[in-house]
Amino acid sequence: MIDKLEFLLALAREKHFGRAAEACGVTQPTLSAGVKQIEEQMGVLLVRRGSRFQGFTPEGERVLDWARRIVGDTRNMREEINSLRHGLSGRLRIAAIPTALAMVAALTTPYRERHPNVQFTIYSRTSVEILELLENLEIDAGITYVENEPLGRVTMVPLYHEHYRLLTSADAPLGDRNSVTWAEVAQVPLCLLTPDMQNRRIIDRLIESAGGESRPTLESDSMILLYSHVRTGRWASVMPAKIAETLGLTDTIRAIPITEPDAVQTIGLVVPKREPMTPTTTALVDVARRIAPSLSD
Amino acid sequence: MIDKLEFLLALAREKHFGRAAEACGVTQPTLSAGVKQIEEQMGVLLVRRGSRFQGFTPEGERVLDWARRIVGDTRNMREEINSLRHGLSGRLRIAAIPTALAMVAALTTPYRERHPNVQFTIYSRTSVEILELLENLEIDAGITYVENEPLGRVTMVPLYHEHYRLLTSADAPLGDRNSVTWAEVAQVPLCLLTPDMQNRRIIDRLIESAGGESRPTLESDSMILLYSHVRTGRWASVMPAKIAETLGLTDTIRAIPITEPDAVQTIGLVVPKREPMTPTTTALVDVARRIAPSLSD
DNA sequence: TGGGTTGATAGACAAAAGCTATCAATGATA
DNA sequence: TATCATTGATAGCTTTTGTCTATCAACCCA
Repeated sequence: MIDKLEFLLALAREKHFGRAAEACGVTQPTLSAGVKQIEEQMGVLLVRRGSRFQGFTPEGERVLDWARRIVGDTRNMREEINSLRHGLSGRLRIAAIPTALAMVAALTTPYRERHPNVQFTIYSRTSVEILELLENLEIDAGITYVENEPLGRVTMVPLYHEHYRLLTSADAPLGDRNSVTWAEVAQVPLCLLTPDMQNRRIIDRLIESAGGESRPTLESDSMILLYSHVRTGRWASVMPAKIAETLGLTDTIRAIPITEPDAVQTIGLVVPKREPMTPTTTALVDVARRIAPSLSD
Repeated sequence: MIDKLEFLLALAREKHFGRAAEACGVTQPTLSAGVKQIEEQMGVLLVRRGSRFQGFTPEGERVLDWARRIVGDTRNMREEINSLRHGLSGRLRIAAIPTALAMVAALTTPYRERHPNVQFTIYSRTSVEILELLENLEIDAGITYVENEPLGRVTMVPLYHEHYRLLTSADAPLGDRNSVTWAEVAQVPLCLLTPDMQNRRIIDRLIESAGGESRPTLESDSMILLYSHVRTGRWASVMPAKIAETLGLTDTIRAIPITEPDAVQTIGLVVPKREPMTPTTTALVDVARRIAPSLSD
């Protein structure tokens, strides 16, 4: 029964019988039969078909909702019992927005000291993707903005406030300042993240509400690429303070605090709202709560 | 998998492999194999055995906890999908403490008007048994005291406050009064429920804190029996106002309010704390919330 | 109209889950 | 202490379920 529910979850993820089957490690006819069997048990069509996958019926969506819960609880049960035997172990899958990647180490390092047998997988994803992954049980926790997009059925632990820095060469315009305003930043040509990133949208909004217009000279979805451009001394960018500090400064590159406004976004840890959580996730929330004061400013 | 978890739940209920198997509609070897299979999957012994059932290991208790949740959610899913097709239907299993039995009709009657296809099964149980039944998914809701015993993972909707009445013949001692105190009641020989009922323990406590001693001349676990004795005009009893009103008074039998203190216990509806609830249970909670004001005083 | 894609169907085989019958261990009782 | 009843485990067999390969029909797009 639970395997069949997993079929359904895979189908919701992949939106394709063949790929869903592959994801479950079975053949397509097997998955089809499994889905059909649930439909027979429920007495309702769950999947809209018409020579190809066309989404779920309303009943299907409800079953999906339950299936996520039931499958999730089953996994959690397994993990909890495992932890009772071998201490905390297993793999913790975390997705973080790119601008928060630099601070993940602040979480994983103390975690690892306490629970050395837990392994980590860290994904870099957009805030929207993170919520999807959480929903689909593909990650155990996310690190993302906790204020803007409506968060679904998740618990959140605030970690720190994002402050922004203008990264620029010391001899460029504004390069000699100790702080700049968003109105001033709006005048400078910038390298920024692509607009599918929430960080970019936030910066755009800040620039616009300071009366400017966001027209970056270079866009990328990689912080590393942005930073490597800034390093040449010929480009400027706006980054959260945490990541600017982590990437490190050189003699010629300065990270100048941007004010008016100063701190804007809260970054936090989000985990599925489910009681009880897995031991590994519980431990992660504990660590997050513990380190949050030392990160805030 | 889910069937196996049901085996485990049955075993927890019955504390006996054979009976648990019967409850599940399988033979004893089948149930034994199922339990063993879960143990193998988990890699831990869950049941303590020694030529007979000796309870669960700590890991077993944890798995049981998860199993209750997973099995419960699975049933709820089925019921919800069923309701989407056929409107609200199925069977609602409710257990109530004996002193609250008379007011169950206040809940079931408006419920039935809205959802005529739902059938009811009502059990008369002690407050302790009600919590057990809820825990074991054997009932969907309980009606019991919501203040005294610690309630587990349940949601509660207060329904009304229990006021007490002295039921006695008009020509017996105190029979002419318009209200009596607990101190006075303590002087009268009474017919009361047996001490395994919480109602009896509450009355004992009230009598004792009024300086009296509870030594009923007749005990029974049946309200009907108590009432039939009072009807003879030769016995007296103490009952909650709601049930006294329902049983009806005669010319000779009076129900005299007992004061100091006046209202003592809150009776409420309790349902498993689980989100989302089944549609039938949700509807029951709705009805309870709606009728609660008209019951309170 | 033809090639490619997608999901359903048929038939064969393997795995599982169930049942009956029986056994071993324990505990109570004479 | 010998006997019997109870309880859960085990063995062997049958039925059911699950999965695979191969193939088909519908549809889409060119």
